Amino acid sequence: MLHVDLDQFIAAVEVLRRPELAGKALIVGGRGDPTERAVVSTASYEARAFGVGSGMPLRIAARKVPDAVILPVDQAAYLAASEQVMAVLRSQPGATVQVLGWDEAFVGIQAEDPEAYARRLQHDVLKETRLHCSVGIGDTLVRAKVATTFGKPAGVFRLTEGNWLEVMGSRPTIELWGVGTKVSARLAKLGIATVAQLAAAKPDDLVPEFGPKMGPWYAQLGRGDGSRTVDDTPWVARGHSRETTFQQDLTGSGQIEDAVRELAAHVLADVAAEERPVIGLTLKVRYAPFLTKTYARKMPETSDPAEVLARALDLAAKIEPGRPIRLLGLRAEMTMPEDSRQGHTPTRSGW
DNA sequence: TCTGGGGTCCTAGGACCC
DNA sequence: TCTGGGGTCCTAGGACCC
Repeated sequence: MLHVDLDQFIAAVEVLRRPELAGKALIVGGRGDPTERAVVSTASYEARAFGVGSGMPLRIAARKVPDAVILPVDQAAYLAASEQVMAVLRSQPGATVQVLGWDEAFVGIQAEDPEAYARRLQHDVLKETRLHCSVGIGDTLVRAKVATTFGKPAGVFRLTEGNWLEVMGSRPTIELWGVGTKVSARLAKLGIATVAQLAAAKPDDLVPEFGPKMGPWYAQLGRGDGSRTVDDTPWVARGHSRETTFQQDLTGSGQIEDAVRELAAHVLADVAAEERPVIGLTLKVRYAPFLTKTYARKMPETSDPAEVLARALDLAAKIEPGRPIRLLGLRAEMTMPEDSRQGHTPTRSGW
């Protein structure tokens, strides 16, 4: 199977409609205002050379690259470009396409020569969308996904059972898809620093630290093992959420109620479009500076917006009075269709 | 005034039931 | 008076991904 990943996707889309930006240090994030609370979505390779990367506070990024062009995020434009790319992938004969995000997808194929197939795919994507992509080839989803990082930019790389350990074995566990800073630190505490060490771990030995599901799953990840099936089942959202980081911390209860009403209106609009009842709500509160609490509540199925709003305001009553609030988020969980195979989820299941 | 927004899934602990 | 064991549901928190 193949994993296709567009190169610096968001920056590339911006350059397409503003060719004069080509070759410049370009940063896309927030509303394009580096004095606001926001983070970098994507930086062009020229900006990355100054140490700017996605997730970095926009203010810091602007300081590192004083000459950078900073643009606001334009989701509609990226979605449109994404749909063009996915259409090209789906038009390939015999291809099964599993979308993982705006700028990446798995493509299941049967090919005599996967490298040649990948090159042709890159050519077709470039011709139809003027965007460059990198392609990973693998015998499992995990290996194909990781292979792509070795193909960047605009290249092709193959990882299989045969060369997995040779290529990945000496690398730190954090380079695995699904291992972040926390888990890699906990693994290190157990004496597991590299992918080869994780691959050699007995699944049961990881259970005390990570639990019955995640422990064995990390051991499998170390071997590059997992699902070999590209699943194009349409994705069904389990819920919808909105959250807002306030430019000025909130204090008064009136402000809070207004903010919750605003969030609820957006969430309800998304839910209404799905025509599935709400069965639970979660309110997320970040008390400045970085203490996050969540308040959750199950409720009887309802499609009545007034009812959902009332329950959201019930949850808001749990907010500790007098503490400055930096962020509020509201998530509504919906019923799942009876016969759905639960769809595919981009992160955990299906591996 | 250094930390977005939209998602998914897993785990732990308590309540409750038989 | 003391207290097993299994199961489910709910809430809160954590981790990761794009």
